[in-house]
Amino acid sequence: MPELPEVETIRRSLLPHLPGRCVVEVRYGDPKILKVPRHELTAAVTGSRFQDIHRRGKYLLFRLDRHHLVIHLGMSGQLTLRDPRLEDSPGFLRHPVTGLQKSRQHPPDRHTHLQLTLDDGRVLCLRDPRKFGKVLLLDPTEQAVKEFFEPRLGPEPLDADYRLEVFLQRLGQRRAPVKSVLLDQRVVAGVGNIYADEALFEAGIRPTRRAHRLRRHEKVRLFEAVRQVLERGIRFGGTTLRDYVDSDGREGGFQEELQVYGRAGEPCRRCGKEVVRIFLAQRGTHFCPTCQV
DNA sequence: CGTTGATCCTGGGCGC
DNA sequence: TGCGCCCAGGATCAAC
Repeated sequence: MPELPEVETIRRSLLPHLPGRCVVEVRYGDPKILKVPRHELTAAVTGSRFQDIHRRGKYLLFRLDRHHLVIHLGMSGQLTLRDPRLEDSPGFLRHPVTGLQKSRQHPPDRHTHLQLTLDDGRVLCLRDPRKFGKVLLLDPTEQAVKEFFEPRLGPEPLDADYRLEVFLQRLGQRRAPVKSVLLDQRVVAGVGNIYADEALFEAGIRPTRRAHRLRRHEKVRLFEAVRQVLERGIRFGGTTLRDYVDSDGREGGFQEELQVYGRAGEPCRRCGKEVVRIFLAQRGTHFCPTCQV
């Protein structure tokens, strides 16, 4: 379940390798995740050069010569850059330098749905067992990118120009439980189930509270908590619960830092009372009944 | 109009 | 040991 910190970590791990490289060959798996006809994708990427990589919410945007290649990783998507000349195994690998760090770069298998071979021999692999991911193309114009994202995504929470007023305006009058509102990508882009629970813990707010009934100071705390939790997520290289790895196959470290997510029945790290798990908005939701009011 | 719920998909965990 | 059941969840769309 790659959320903003995981997608950003993948972006950063690709940045030293991808820009400047040319695509020499494309291979496909299940066409389900392709939101553009296969022949169009082939025509768009073959012989094209990667220029830069951007992220918008949980989407990755690869600027090619004449297109943006847009990838969403859904729940189980992995984007790895592997070198077929090096041996890799389906399980865990030792880090080539330290010999210690765990990494996982799956060789292409039946879950690998897109492979872009580059002119340096490496292969950008999109692997997505649950097939909730998406691959699409956009015209490289500002206009086309804006048209695609405007109806889907709210502001970028880590942008320097992200303002409290915008958050208050988008979250403020909604009657739904505040957690459901945080999960709405049009309110703030990039927050998913894990970081929503963590941000609400950080802000000391119960996920069931109705957004419009929060006090102003609580909304302000939540605004800060969302940014803080996402930033820490990035600093720790994302959260690996099951599938997530960066493009080098490295797992994240933020799972060790989680305060409530996945900790039902365990003691709260702040007060020692048991963390509770409920269902809210069809999602597993974790919180501390004493620290969150 | 705002919000809720069903849907897609597969691996893994669990119970029997 | 093995089988079958059910759950996890992001975005989208239908329905209330």
